Amino acid sequence: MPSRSAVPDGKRPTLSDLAARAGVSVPLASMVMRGAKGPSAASRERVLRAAQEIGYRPDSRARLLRSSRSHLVGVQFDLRQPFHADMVEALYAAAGAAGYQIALSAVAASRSEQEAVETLLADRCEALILLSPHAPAARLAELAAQLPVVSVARRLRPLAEGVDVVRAADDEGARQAVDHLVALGHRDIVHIDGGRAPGAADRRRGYKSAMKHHGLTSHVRLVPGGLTEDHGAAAARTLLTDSSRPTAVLAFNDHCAIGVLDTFLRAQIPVPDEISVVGFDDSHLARLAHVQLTTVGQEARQLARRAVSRVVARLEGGATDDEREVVVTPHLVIRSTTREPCRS
Amino acid sequence: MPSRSAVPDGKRPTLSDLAARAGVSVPLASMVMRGAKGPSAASRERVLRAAQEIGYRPDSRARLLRSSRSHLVGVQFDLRQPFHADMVEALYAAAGAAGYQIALSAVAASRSEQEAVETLLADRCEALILLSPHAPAARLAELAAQLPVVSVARRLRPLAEGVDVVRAADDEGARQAVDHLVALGHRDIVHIDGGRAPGAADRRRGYKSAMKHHGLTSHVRLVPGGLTEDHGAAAARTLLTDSSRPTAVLAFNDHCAIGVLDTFLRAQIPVPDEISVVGFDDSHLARLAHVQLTTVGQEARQLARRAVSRVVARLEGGATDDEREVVVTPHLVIRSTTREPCRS
DNA sequence: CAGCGTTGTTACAACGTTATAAATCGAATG
DNA sequence: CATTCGATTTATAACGTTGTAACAACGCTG
Repeated sequence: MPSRSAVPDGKRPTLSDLAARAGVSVPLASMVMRGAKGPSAASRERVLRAAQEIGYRPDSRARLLRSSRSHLVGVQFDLRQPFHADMVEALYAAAGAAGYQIALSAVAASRSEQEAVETLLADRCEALILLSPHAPAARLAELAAQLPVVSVARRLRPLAEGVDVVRAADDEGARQAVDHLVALGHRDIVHIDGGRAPGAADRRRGYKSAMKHHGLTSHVRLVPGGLTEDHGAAAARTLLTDSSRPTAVLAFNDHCAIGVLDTFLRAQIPVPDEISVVGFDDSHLARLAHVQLTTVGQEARQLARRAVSRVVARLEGGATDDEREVVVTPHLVIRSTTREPCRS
Repeated sequence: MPSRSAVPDGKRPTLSDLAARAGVSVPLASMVMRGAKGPSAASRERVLRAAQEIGYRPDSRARLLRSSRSHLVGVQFDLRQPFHADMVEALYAAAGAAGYQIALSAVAASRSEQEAVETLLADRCEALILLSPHAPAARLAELAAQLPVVSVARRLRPLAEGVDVVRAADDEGARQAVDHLVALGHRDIVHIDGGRAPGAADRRRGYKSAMKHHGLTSHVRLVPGGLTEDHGAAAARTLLTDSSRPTAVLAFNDHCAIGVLDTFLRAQIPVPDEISVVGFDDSHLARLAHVQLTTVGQEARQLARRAVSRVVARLEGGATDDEREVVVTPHLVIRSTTREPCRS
């Protein structure tokens, strides 16, 4: 059995081990380790060297236990949604910059939102950031009675008491996509929607109003879709059997768009030559070299920053009620799946 | 400002609030909350009701701080790899069943393995499960000197002192794929490899030896690939420009296979009619209705279970050295991208 | 009814850290 | 030389929980 640390008894070294080694008191060692001002340069160096030698590492639990503030923000995300991966990454950065740590809790087929939230609460998070939560609004309000809660990408109407919302302007995103397609000369633009998924209603609305704005109300056409490749593929197959095929498709999200692309490919309908396709999210899928999907960017960075700053405002008392709902403007990323229609 | 809890001062309720409310002592309340045997049914009920009333929730940090055992296993995973998502989900289940909790720490473009591990250590995990770690073996050995470390899917040769390995039999998986293709009548089977990615060398070896076993040594052909769709697409393009096109392709993983499929589709080469494609991992990508990729299943459940039981054995003293490397046998999942070659 | 084991409950100390206040020290002041 | 000051260091007490050991109350045996 190999020795597991530089301290004799095999335990993980503690502050008092460190202090003993450096020949100083425990509080002084603590001050050095957390970079507080006070210790002299000499002590500082001595302690740091000792820390190096015995492999000391602060115990964040004890640390958090002691200080009433935990500076810990819980993040609930869905393992199956690539967009959440982008968000989590951005959240690490945003929280770090604001001096907060993140505790992750995943939702998956075999792990409910309920469980995910329970563990975050047990971990003593000061606030929760929930990525597209599905929990009923009442449940969110109940949580918000205990601690600040931010719902990302899920709109709440009416705003549940105490729950903040940070989301992209989905309607505006859809509008931009339609504008782009119309500018290229398209008129027969179909929207494959997301059903009851968060954001789907807004995207539908944005699509419709943009079409109307361009005088294309009679060309509005919605096809039921969903969040996955399979939904997109199914919707695309519906379009194929149609007599009047559209010249452009706006899909609910990138996944869905990929399903559409794939189906068209199989049917030997060249994209974008015969039909243009636009996605939504700008997930890494869209950026793949062989896909190069034109899509509406959700600005994960921005969303993450706003969510964190909202949380910080709540926790540190700078929260104002006019920011209960933060809406970030998305922007269209034009790649290679859109161009002017061939038979215009 | 709404009240945030049922306790007057607005703080989160503690065990002593609970005890006061229930009219019992703090230790008794503690025993009830953690389900220890001892308290009478009456006390139990009284405490539980009080907990309900004031919304008490145990503070896991204080809990862990007190008990020397933390029953916490740190898991490092990569947000960008879908296979890791499957593993994380399976790990939640496996750890829960063994009475352990999981702390997640993500790796991403802007977050290094180093950072991920640092936070897990600070959180006082008792052991680490690292999903395909890229850190040098020396670094892993260094970690293993502090606590049990399991490397999942990344083989270590020679076994680093104290680091356990749990992985799929990549060579065996590749062999199964080749056997399947040969049984269908294929001879010109190309392997698009994963370069230096974990497992790539084994898969290459398995491919080669299986080909040899079938007397197809002269048909062995390796094309440099990688882990992403783009790698697969690039490799497929190489194949297309070739004079002698293979009748089957074994890709390094599902992502790569999807890139291959896509490229063939664009080139109007029907799969599986003209060419068969096999992936690796059986990630959810492979299961998509419009993909239906034949692939080698990695058995995330199994891997997770074995990783956790390995960790538990180490922590609870049942570890034997003959299990330093656990190899799980993968199995081929036959879907719709393979069939007999057309010109056999 | 003394002695005993059971059952339920409690007091106390500890986990590793940090906030607070108090102590030490040399130097500079009056 | 006593005093005050700033800079550094230290003692002490918490944070919320749990393990240990001690304690009370009870019915039982002999």
